[in-house]
Amino acid sequence: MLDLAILGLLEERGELHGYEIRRQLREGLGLLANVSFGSLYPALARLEAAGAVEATEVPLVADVPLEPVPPTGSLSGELAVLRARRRTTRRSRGQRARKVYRITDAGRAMFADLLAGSGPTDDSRSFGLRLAFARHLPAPARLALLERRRTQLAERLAEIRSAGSSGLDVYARSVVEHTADALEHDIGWLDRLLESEGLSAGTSRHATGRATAGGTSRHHSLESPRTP
Amino acid sequence: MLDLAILGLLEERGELHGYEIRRQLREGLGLLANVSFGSLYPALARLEAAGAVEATEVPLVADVPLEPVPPTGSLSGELAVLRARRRTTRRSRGQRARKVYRITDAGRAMFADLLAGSGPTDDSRSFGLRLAFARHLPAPARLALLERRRTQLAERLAEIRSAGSSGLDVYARSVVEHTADALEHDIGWLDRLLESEGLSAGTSRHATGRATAGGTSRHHSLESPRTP
DNA sequence: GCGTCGCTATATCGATCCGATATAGTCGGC
DNA sequence: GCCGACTATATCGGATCGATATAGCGACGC
Repeated sequence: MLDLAILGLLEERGELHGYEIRRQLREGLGLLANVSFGSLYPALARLEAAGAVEATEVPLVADVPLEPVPPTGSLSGELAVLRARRRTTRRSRGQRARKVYRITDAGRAMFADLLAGSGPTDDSRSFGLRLAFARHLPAPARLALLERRRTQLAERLAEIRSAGSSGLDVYARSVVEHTADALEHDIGWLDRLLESEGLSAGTSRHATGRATAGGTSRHHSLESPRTP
Repeated sequence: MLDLAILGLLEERGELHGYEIRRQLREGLGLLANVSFGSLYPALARLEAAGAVEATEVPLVADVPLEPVPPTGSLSGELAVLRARRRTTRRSRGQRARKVYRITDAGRAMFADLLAGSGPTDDSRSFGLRLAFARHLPAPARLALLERRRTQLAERLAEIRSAGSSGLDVYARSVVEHTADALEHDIGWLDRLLESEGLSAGTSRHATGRATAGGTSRHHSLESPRTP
């Protein structure tokens, strides 16, 4: 799951190092807010061992030494020059050596694989992740992803609704009801996405065999798992 | 986190066995929908080793042999009687021996501990869990839990909003925006809970030093982390 | 009869993920 | 000159997940 996130980021944004990957995961994607280093670095090592990414050590100072500092007699002055250079040549703030990673062809293949089904079926995090990279997916697979997710959520919702929140105290009931609300909200979102997918599908409809069937009625059947 | 769920369930519902605990977690609580046996059984073993719960093996037939089957000469007839008895005496469908667990005093202490702070600070699952058992919590702690959670969500929301969804394609943007929406929805829910907590606090207000301060203005400041 | 499917039930394994912690360099403030 | 904040990589133990094994029993079909 993390592998997918890392590969996708490297695919879209080019070269990145671990710390930066984490920031982009937190800020950019919203979900996956707390990927810890304890999972990120092992994941990078894993991917590197598998040949999906390549790493390059980037030392603090630029490899190319530029011009040598002209000896002025003042040691501290020469040091100052070096320091200033280090600051402007690349980075701006207190940093240290880093390892930048870039994706390989094998990595791109792995990315496509992960995006299209393998891995944890679909918890909300891995679904969000897949959807965020959905533009790298062919349209039918995109539809299938959305449909699959919708079915799952509808099932969960039905389960909760049928169990009923009777026999629970105020707090437990509030949790259950809010969970159900959130589920409905999510399903509505998926329906909107499905609709715009169906529209843009245009010429190639019937691609999944049902994508457009009953499409417009979705808004009226939040309760049932789409069996009118 | 699972420990909390198990102990809470045993505290409220009495004796339960592993399989049943899982069902109640799935159906009753909605969240925690997929606790796997791979985490449940180790958790139970853990809790038993720690003395927080006690287990009893419950064999297929009742320990008390009831009356012996009167010999009728027909072996198959006697077997049928035994089978019928097993069916009615306790269970109705194809089952096997189980281990029922009940909470101990040490377990109750541990439950109180887990409920009031220890463990993972607050992801949405463990928060939902704590709230579901909030009636076992003193009112001030309940308020503190809600306030803490609200702050966290507001911070996350601000982070996402400030990062902005520009530079993202349709899908990634949709994910980010939906995440933000869900966050707002959650915050609204917390505000409603906070309000009713504040009201029911009634006589003992100022308990946490702020619970009611600015309470009514919360509805108008979803965007900011409550700094008007 | 007999296989096999589905349900109840417990348990373990490997892989992954998280939270805490260690290490290390740089910068700014006091 | 020391301390805190920030950038950066890495590892460890424990919790969790998904898959799988085992096992008893009922129901269905053939």
